[in-house]
Amino acid sequence: MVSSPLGMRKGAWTKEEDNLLRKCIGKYGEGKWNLVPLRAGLNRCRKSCRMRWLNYLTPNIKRGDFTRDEDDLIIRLHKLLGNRWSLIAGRIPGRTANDVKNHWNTHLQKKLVAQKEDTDKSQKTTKSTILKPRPLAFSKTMACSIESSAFEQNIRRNENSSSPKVIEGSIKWWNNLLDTKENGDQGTTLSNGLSLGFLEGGWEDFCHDKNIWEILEF
DNA sequence: AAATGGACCAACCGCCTGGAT
DNA sequence: AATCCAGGCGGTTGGTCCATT
Repeated sequence: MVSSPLGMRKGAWTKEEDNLLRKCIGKYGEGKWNLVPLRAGLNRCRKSCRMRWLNYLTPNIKRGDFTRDEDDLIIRLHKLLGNRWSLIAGRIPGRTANDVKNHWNTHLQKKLVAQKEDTDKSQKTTKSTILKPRPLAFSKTMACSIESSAFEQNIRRNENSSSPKVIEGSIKWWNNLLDTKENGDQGTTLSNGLSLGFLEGGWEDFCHDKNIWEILEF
């Protein structure tokens, strides 16, 4: 077992340490991580305790393989949010940010690369339209509505404070991102030309789900 | 049976943010 | 306004397992 310069334990957690941490969180609740090592009687740093709790000991954490639906959701959320793993994980019940990040790095990234290669091959014979959504930063004042048309109105309402080109780009980018009909309900096309399938309900359900707007911090 | 390499995942590290002082 | 500190996050590392040679 390795120790830090301050004499803190590092490396894999033992069952005894897990139990001590569980007891401590059970008694005092989450938070005040600086007090946890002392309260629990653990020779671990606050960050290590927090990480262990959030990624492993929290009740209802789902273990085992990711389902196809989960993969699909991660891919789409990653398209929306980028490497915001905590936000993505917040959308997938029972999965932690670390789980999602690891899964992305070890499985999904490869999967997408393989799919892209297939797509590139097929594109040599058939030409298809590629959407190129531009990454744009949304301000909190830009939108607060669930409906995408209302979203557009909200953008327009703020157009005095932004350049018209940026506004137009925002709307097109957003609409492209959310349009389930464009490809005949076959899914959406990523900027790299990769087509993605939809879960039941597609973007429609996804966009009408209130939580996504909370995630996006509108 | 031993060595090697790749895949996977738990854990660590460093940085950023926001609240308190 | 400046500083400090805890909490939180994403990138990276290192250990373990398993398949292959």
